[in-house]
Amino acid sequence: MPKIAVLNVFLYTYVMIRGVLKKAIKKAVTSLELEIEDVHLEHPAELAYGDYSTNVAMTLAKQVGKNPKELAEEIIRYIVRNKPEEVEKVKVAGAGFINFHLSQEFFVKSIEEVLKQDDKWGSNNSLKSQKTMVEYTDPNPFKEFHIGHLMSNAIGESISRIIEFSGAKVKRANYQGDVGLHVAKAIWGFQHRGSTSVLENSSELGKAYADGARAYEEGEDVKEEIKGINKKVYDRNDDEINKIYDDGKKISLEHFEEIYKKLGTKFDEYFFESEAGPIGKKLVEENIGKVFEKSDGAVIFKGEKYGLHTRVFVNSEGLPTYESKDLALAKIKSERYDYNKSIVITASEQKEYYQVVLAVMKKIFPSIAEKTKHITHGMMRLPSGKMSSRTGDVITAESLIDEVRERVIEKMKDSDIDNKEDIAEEIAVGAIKYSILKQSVGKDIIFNMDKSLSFEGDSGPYLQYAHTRANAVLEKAKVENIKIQTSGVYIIEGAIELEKLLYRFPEVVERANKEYEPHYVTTYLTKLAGAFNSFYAKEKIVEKSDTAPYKVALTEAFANTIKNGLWLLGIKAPDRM
RNA sequence: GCCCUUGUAGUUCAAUGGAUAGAACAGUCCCGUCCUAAGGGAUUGAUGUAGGUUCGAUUCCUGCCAAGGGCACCA
Repeated sequence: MPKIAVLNVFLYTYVMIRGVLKKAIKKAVTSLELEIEDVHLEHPAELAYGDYSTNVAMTLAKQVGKNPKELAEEIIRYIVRNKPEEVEKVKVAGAGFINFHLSQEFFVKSIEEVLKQDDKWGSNNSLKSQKTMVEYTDPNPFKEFHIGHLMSNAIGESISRIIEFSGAKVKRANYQGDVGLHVAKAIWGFQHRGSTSVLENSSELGKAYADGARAYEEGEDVKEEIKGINKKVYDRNDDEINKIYDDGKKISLEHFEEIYKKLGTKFDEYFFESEAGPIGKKLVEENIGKVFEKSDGAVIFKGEKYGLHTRVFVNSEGLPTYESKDLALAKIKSERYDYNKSIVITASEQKEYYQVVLAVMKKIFPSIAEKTKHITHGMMRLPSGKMSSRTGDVITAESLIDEVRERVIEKMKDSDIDNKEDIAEEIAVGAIKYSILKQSVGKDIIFNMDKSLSFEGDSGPYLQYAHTRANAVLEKAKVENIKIQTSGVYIIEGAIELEKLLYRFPEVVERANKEYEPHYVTTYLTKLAGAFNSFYAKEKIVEKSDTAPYKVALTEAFANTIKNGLWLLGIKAPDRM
């Protein structure tokens, strides 16, 4: 992982090319005695339109009753008087856009910066000295770790890294449901399977849960029986149940750790519903009459008063529900880590539920509520519909990784690299994570084994492959003793797009951080890798020529950028594949 | 019924209110003496629907249609 250190100030002045342009535009506008709040700057879709573009002339034209193109010309005249050195030319285009073309010197200088900043390239300081806790993955012991958890993990891990790269200290948190009805269902199912020991294998647990869940729906007697088990788990007063419970929990958690290792997540803090339960119950009881009220033997929060749902916090059995546990969790978290911000990542089906929890939190712990941000991601669904561990209609994370890895190994059959198995797993996990992180966080993914996972084009392996190619070029340059050089200014036909994309990386990271959207990084990297692959196809990089040292420098800048970018996505960048 | 999401090529996804709506996969056609062809190049093809706001709408607003999610003792 790149070391996050305090970056020195001059690096920042570099990143601020955007700021330089905005300032120049604003100054020009002010000189014309016009006013503008925020200068909108964007990268035109077409490289031919330049590197940055602003629409100020069009937005201001109406105010002053001028033709936008003429106004743009006037603004440009002022900009040109004090033209920033990074700018080569400024032109009017289209309906009145002002397009900035940056100089070749700027691009060369930005390559130097990429190399100089090395593993810090792309990072920023916007969250300096902030402490953030990010909760994600949240699987439940006694249930399967399925591809929905994989989704939460991929997104949570990437958001954590993006936040870290923006200067914050991040604690990764995992909240696991080790008590509650689902556990009782699994225990009931286990007892009725005739299995003697949970320790034999953990796959029994998933099936046991499915059995219990089905029986719970089907018969009133079983329902009561399972509720009884639930109470016993909570009270810990039955030796047989305690044994199944303790072994089952242990096995589940060990299994989860294996998966986290494969996925590249290392949690700092673990929280359990069993610890949140009693605290939640107490919190609710202390606030009956103030926040909560009794209804049909349960303690509820009347969310309807606030346009939300009414929900049960302590059920009529006297047991705390998920709602009160989540409330307690917020308190426990804040006691364990003095954070400025707490981010909770769950599937979108919990969106309205969590709003109720937040509404309660606002009343009981207003300062915590203010620091809490709930991010919901879409659901991973199967072509057949919603995945359900109750019916056993699930794809486990492990089986998915295994299957994809087998396909990768098949593709690598002619390869002669040493640690094929490990690399295959890195590629498999990369492919899976990419398919999750390539789209915006809130959207559902209809998961189809054949269609969702690609090794070509818009895919994780495409990025990894581009990185290994660059790596191979650098190896060769080393062997042929070609030293990196950025002192001359060369126009390399096949490198223009690459040059024009590399310097944008820090902007992309900033935006991904601001909006909690890793897919900006994904999209950018894919475009960047495409530019590199074109460059690679058009230009011979390692050769005996004047431009070779610069082309090698470009290659290294690319390798460095994609390496840092893949890290942000939580995808490994193998040297060979 | 009420509330929340989402509707973009055949498919999976992009697009900060801007310029000719980008990619990838699939289809058709090229590229192998050369640093890894998991690659490069060319080509066919899309904004659910009806209005509104705006100099400009895939993006904002409203209606309709469609899909998904949520709505008291599950998590």
